[in-house]
Amino acid sequence: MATELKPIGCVKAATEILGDKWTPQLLRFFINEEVVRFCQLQDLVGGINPRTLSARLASLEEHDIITKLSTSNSTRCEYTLTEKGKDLIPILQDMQTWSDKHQVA
Amino acid sequence: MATELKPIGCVKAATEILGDKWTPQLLRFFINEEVVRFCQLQDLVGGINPRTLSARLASLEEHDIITKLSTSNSTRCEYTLTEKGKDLIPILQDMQTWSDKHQVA
DNA sequence: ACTAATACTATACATTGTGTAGCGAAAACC
DNA sequence: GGTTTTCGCTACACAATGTATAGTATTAGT
Repeated sequence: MATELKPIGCVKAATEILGDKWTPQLLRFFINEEVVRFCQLQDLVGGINPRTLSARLASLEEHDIITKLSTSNSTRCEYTLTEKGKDLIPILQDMQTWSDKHQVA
Repeated sequence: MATELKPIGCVKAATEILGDKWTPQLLRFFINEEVVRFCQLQDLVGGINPRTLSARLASLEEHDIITKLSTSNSTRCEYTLTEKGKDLIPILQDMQTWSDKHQVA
């Protein structure tokens, strides 16, 4: 059917990242912390499966949202937001505001 | 392990809605349009399965984000944003801004 | 009356996420 | 310096979720 809805901006790119389960919860912790570690995220975001966390971090790295700092070696690796990732913070803050206002969960 | 990360606001509630696949894309069309219909969304958000669309609309209605206007009957039904749903618009706009800036897709 | 559109539902299948366990390497403890 | 713990994952079998395609009842238009 033909409609008049005018295409404006697209949310798709943001959705492809923030739409993955757990990803906004994970990114939230980067707002306050410079660097975050695997097990921190695992503990703080209760219930995430390590395989899923691993996949999320890999995807975020691939999308240039976070950087993996291979500081010294493999057993203490840290993740930090890129500039592109930092640009997501306003969205996350708006999500917080909304969630606080309409406390659903 | 014990960490010092301070819990701040929570994004979870917003995530539970915007984290579902297709939902932000669907809601985007409500920014410009007062009411939207099933098949409009189906056409505009290319590729969504009607079963999934049906599930999303039901979920959004359940979360009081949209209202189903049973105008006359069953074969022309319209959906419109609630106040709670309208509060999501800033998030969607931020998502657009981010997507436009970092055109990923 | 006939054709097409609307708002879905049904079925079988593909993809994605989960619980639990485990592994090799390094670090902490003693 | 040997043992224990922690860390950052991976593996497996299973559950949940999403998809392609087809179909249905109702209604709108001609």
